[in-house]
Amino acid sequence: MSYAKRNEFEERFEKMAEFAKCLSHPARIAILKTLAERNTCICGEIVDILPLAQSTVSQHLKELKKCGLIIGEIDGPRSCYCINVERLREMEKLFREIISSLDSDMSACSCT
Amino acid sequence: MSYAKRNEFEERFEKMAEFAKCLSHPARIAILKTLAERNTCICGEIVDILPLAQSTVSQHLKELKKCGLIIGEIDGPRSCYCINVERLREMEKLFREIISSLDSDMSACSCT
DNA sequence: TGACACAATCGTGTATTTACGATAAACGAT
DNA sequence: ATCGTTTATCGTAAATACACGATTGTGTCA
Repeated sequence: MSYAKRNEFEERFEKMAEFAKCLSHPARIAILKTLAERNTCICGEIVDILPLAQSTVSQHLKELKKCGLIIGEIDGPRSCYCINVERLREMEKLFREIISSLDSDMSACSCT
Repeated sequence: MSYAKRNEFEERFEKMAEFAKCLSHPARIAILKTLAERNTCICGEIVDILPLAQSTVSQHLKELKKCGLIIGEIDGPRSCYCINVERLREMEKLFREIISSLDSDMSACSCT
């Protein structure tokens, strides 16, 4: 964004928003699911499974890697990906914390 | 998108991605937090709190409303928003389910 | 070394998102 | 009826996101 005002939110919110953005495309969730199912960390197989071109899948993998949810290893001519468990748990924790803090803040809402 | 291939993902993933997209901006998380804190469902106050223009906040509110996480009531000249608790719980449940299904699928990853 | 397979990156086009100011609409109060 | 307040919407500009094909790079194997 070219606008000035951003980056002025609570850090936790920024962080959560980043994770959320990473999950904001079904292909990326499908990739995570696939990686979780096969503890063998496949890669090109993902292209076969998803209804997307190879280059597009590669882009999604890159984003998942950028936000740390997956790890990529180069194994010969092929790339091997797997889930970054610690990072996943971090995300899980952050989501749980923030959502449950919403819950505990809420009492009866006067609108409904 | 003008491309054909989308909408071919598991429905749960589509749904989760939608929620995630909704949370993919810190301003929207901040709005949810604010609404949760004040069970009085303010509105213009949000504009004062967030470092964003009124029209921008209105846009974010619209998106939150679109995905069902908040409810808006018109109260005279001002609008009154509050969290849609059921929907929030629905999201919470979906996230928990999908993430924990990742957890249970995973065993030791051969990459790490 | 050359050919093949796989995956990353480049280039490109289009849609969406994010932001803002300006304007319009809705209502209460004077 | 008019004015002021509040909020939604419009118009616009710039940045991102998403998709693809084409190309490049890397490594294996013949």
